[in-house]
Formats: sequence, structure tokens, C-alpha cells
Amino acid sequence: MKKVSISDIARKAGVSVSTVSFVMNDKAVKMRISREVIEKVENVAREMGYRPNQLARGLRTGKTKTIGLIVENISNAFFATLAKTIEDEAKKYDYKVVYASTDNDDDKARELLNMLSQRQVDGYIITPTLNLAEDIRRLQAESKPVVLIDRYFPQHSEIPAVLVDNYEGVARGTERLIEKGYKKIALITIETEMAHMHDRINAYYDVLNRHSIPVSDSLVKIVPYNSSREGALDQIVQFLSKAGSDIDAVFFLTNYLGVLGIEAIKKLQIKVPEQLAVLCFDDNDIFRLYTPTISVIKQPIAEIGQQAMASLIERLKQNGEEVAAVTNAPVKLIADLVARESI
Amino acid sequence: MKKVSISDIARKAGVSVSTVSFVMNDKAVKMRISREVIEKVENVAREMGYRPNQLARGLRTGKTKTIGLIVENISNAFFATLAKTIEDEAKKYDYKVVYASTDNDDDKARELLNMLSQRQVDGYIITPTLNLAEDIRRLQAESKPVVLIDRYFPQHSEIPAVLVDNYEGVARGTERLIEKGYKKIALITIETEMAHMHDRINAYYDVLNRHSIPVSDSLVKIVPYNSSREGALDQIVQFLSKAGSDIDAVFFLTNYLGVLGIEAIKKLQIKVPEQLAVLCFDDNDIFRLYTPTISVIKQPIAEIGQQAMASLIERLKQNGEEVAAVTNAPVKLIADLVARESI
DNA sequence: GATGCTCGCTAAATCGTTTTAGTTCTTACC
DNA sequence: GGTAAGAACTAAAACGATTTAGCGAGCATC
Repeated sequence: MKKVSISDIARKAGVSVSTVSFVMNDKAVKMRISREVIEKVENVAREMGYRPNQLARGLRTGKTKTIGLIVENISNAFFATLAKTIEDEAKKYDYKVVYASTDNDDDKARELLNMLSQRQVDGYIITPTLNLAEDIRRLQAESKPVVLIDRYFPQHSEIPAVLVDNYEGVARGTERLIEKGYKKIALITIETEMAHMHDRINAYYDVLNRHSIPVSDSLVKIVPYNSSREGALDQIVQFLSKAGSDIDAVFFLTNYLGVLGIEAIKKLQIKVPEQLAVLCFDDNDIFRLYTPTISVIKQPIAEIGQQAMASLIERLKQNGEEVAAVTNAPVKLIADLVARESI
Repeated sequence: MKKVSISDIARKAGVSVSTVSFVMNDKAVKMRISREVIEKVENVAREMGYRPNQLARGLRTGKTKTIGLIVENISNAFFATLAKTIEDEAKKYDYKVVYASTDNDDDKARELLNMLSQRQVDGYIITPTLNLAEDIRRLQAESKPVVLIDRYFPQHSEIPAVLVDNYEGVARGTERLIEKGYKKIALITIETEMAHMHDRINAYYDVLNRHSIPVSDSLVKIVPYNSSREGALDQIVQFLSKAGSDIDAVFFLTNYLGVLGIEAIKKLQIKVPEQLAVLCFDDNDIFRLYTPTISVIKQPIAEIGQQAMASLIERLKQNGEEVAAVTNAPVKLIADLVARESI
């Protein structure tokens, strides 16, 4: 059984292909197709189960009603939730989303961009990798709208972005730890040159400085990006056990690190918060359920997804009208501190 | 800046469109295009950054090198991991994947099937909803390969499936609980008529019967599907607190329920495993990290993804060769019991 | 010097739509 | 009775590729 095409419908209904097209696209009235013909065509189409071929349609119109979503890793809770929100939002605007994971690799990201471009997606929502700015500029040059999420390029303000206010979030977290009396606050972060992580790290340093609390490199653990799960876990275990009572609090800068951190703390049987207070950037089911419950800086994931989508739709509407390389400050949403038992 | 098309390349290189096409598809030698022309075309294509339009290509060839993946909810850890595996596997075979969530709703699933069909995906990997068999048969009738994952239709053996051996998994879990001396084993499951869940439930009943342990409806809690997260949590809290010492073990039949279960247990301050042993079908980061660690029946997610993909690729190769409605018993993979502190 | 081969390439059809520019009837109007 | 103005459709080009059939030039063969 082959698929039925518009000409099958036309033949069966005894009208031209154009007429069928008009009827299927609600242009029948505008094109003054008679009531009877409209009904005839609609019936035939229904009976034969006609579904327009979107490839042909996309080829002709240049619009696929599809947006490309590029995340770091779809199996990570943060991105999976974000992806679901964006999928749901897209549906509201009658768009489909195609998504893919970069694993934070520039080359893989470029490949994905190519793939999506070849598939003629109408717009992009991207969690960029470090050196992706040039490739993204190229998309914009083809007047394809792009909105970054979660990360951004401070030196490329012509690429709009929606993300959490990383600086503010970590600043609040650090302030709170200090308020609670912790003075020897360790920081565990992932190695990266991306701005959003620098914002987080800078906030930590700035707040400590503001409170005249000495900072030392020995308080900061940077886990290399290419570490395996086990390798990273090991390093955190090493760091925490070596630090011992030199630290009284630890701030994990990502969800992923926080989960490993919990595992390390469990392994070392460190008492939280008596021996060590724990705070993590970004929430996770585990943090709510662990004993003790872990305090977090909670990103407004749904809001990020919604705003990114709204922003993209806005740009899609202007549809290539060469919206003169506008400068858009990144949209920064506030992350709340959710205080639980760990601090 | 518009996209460059094959005719742009042809014009600039001073050859015909056909020649460019042959060169781009490595058919140049077969078509006896000269070395110089090949190089000329390749250079021009590279300089102009030519990327073939996949819509046009797909329209002409009928192949999009894309597979559709339909899961219940991409933000669920199980499906997110499965999706990532399938994405990675697909890349090995040079296929792209488009995915979408049904939220376990038949109508939504049908819509997605339509959408993917209109986009001419070459094949499907589907986590089906209850009444989707007919719609899937229709895809098969169009000779589009389909492989089910995680769930199956026992009465439709012509639809291949790859899933865990649910019966065996729950049977092993129940056996182990009995071995350990638990006699009043509660079951918490989600309301559904789907076979894979019945397999799980039947295993529980069968094993208890085999051991002549009385079963009672009061030991089984069925959470209605449309329950909100909070509603479901409430029901589990109610059930556990009402059951009290009438039960000495509880078996959660899904990952999602297990997480809620942990939350309920924490709330009720039930001592695990002293007051209550806990076992859950399907693993989750939380179960490894919770105190005490929670025992699980661990599904081989990567293997499910790999086998499903391999099976689909096999069928894609036969490419419409009307592989006479073969009967395929579902592939059932063994789930291991991971014993942790909770039993 | 006609025939046939091989070589190296191109013309044109095709996939399934959308959309512009007509075409063919009626009816209206002076 | 001739023209203009709708009404109700249709023909054909276009989108960007792939693919089949074929064309002209050069050479070998008899």
C-alpha cells in the first residue's frame, strides 16, 4: 500500500491538483471553490487518509515548521526537563522539535548544526559549546533565528540567549553560607572556559572578597572535563578527604557534580551539615530525597524553556525581514535558593 | 545570504547539475567523470559551503535517513537514557532520530505518528500506548519498519518488540524477598491495561501462590494513571501508613513510583529495611544514593536500545521487500536484581 | 568511409507540494 | 449585441535534488 498523494486525491475527486491544494490549506473560499467541490475533496481526502508530504511542502515553501534543539546531553535531568518543556511549548505554536546532544564537543555540535541545517529547520535553540559562535553567526547570516539557552557568548551580543543569572545565583548561595557562619567554603566545579561557569566562579570569589574572607586555590577543585564518571568521583573523594576539617562547607557548581559529591560524602561518611555544609547549583530529585536533604540554587527550567521558545517564535515571525543585527542583552532569570537540611 | 544549491555549484563550476550530483554522491567514477572535473566540482562545493538540501533529496529518493522515536516522556530518566542510547546507535548507522513524548495518551501518540509519517521518516521505534496497535499496523502496511520498545502487544506478534522480561524480573525480585523471609509483600503499581505491566503483576501473584503465601487485594495498591505527582504521593503515603505492620516489604513496579515511594517512606519515617523492605523495578540514581540504598530490578537500558536499533536497521535494509508478515516473538532481555541495603 | 565502441558528460523527467497567472463560462449592464 | 466583470477552476512553473537515457567526439576496425 503506497502513500496517497495530492494527485491521487485530485484524480479520484475529478478536480485539479491545485483545487485540492486550496481545499487542504483552507484557501478554498479565497479561491472561490464551490461548496460542493470543497466537500467532495474533503471527503475523498478523508476516505483515502491523505496526509500531505511535509518534505514536498517544505521544499516548496521553504518552511518546515520544525525547530532544532541542541543540548549537551539529553540523558541529563536538567536537559531532559528542558527538552520536554520546549517540546510542549513548541506544540502550542504548532512547531515540531528535533533534538540532539553535543556531549559538549565542538565538532559534534558543528555536525549537528549541519545536519539540522540540511534538514531545513526553521530555527534553533542551542546549548552552545565553547567555539560555536562562528557557526552560529553563519546560521544567522542565512537569516535563521537562533536562541541560546543555558550558556551564552558575552562577546557576541548579537546572539540572543536565555539563561539563569549564574552570578546572582552563586552570589546568593555563597552569601547564605556565610550568613550561616561557614567560613571555609570549598568550591567544586568543572573545567570549562564557558562564560556561564566563569560567572558562577566569579560570584564565589567576589562574595568572599566582599566579606574579607581569605580565598585560596586549595579551596577550589576543578574537575577536568574529560573525566569519566568514576574518575570524577575519585577526584572529589580525594579532595574532600584531603581537605578534611580545612573546609566547613562545599558548593558544587553543577547538578552532575553535586550528585557525585553526594556519593563521595556518603562514601566518606561525612556528617552533613555538622562536619560539612553542602550546597549545589541546580536541583535534582536526589537532593530532595537524600538524608539530609540538600540545599540548592534552583534554576527555573520551565521558564527558561518558555522564554527561549517565545523569543524564537518572535524571531520566526519576522521571517527573514533582516532584523538588522540587533544587540540583545542575554535574558537572565533569577534562580532561587532552596534551603534544606544540608546548610 | 541565501543557501547555495546544487545549481549554484553547477553554474560556478561550469558543469551540469547532474555532474555535480554524481560527484557529491561518489558516483563520479562510475559515471566516468574526469579527475579534473571532479576536483573542480569538489573545490567549488567546498568554497561555497554547499550542503545538499535533505528535503529535496528525501523527496526524490523516498529515504530521509531519519528514524522516529516515540517515548512516553523524555524527561523520565529511563526514557531519557534510552533516547540517548538510541541517538548514539543511530549515528553509527548514519541515521538521525526525531523524538517525541506521548505522555501515554493514545491521541497524542496518534498525532505524533502522523507527524512523523508526514515527515517521511524511514522507520520507527515506539513505546506504544494502549490502543496504538491499529495505527502501527497501518505504518507496516505502508512498509515502514517499526520496532516497539519497553512495551508490546501480545496479540499482535507481527509487530516486533524489544523489552525486558518483565515477568522474570518481578518473579526474581519476589522470590528474593521471600528467600529473605518477608511474607507480607505489598505491591504498588500504576493503573494500566498494558501487557508489560500485567506481566509484572502476574509474576508477583504467581510467585506468592507457588510459595503458598496468601495474597490479598489489600496488599496491592493501584495508583490511577491520571494522578498528579502530589496525588500519587499522597496515595502512597496513605497506603503505607494504613498498612502499617500488615506488610513487611513493598515492591514498586516502576521507577517513578519508587521515587515517590522513597519520598513517602521518608515522610513517614519508616525504617528500611527493619520495618519495611523496599524493592523497585528499574534503577535510578536516587536508589544508589539514598540511605539505605534501595535494591532494584535493573533493566538493561543500553541493550534494549541497541537491540531495538539493530532490529530496525535489519528491517530497513530489506527496504520494502514485503517481508511477508513475519511473526516475531518479542525479544525479552533479562533484568538483573541489584541487591542493596533495603532488603 | 561507414560502423561501432568508449569516454565524458548533459537533458530532462521525477518526487509532491504551493502558487501565480490564466482560461472558460455566466451574468450584468448599457 | 457587445463588453466588462465576476465565478469557478486549471495549467504550469518552481522548490532542489537524483537518475535514466542519450548525445557528440574520438578512435579502432573492417
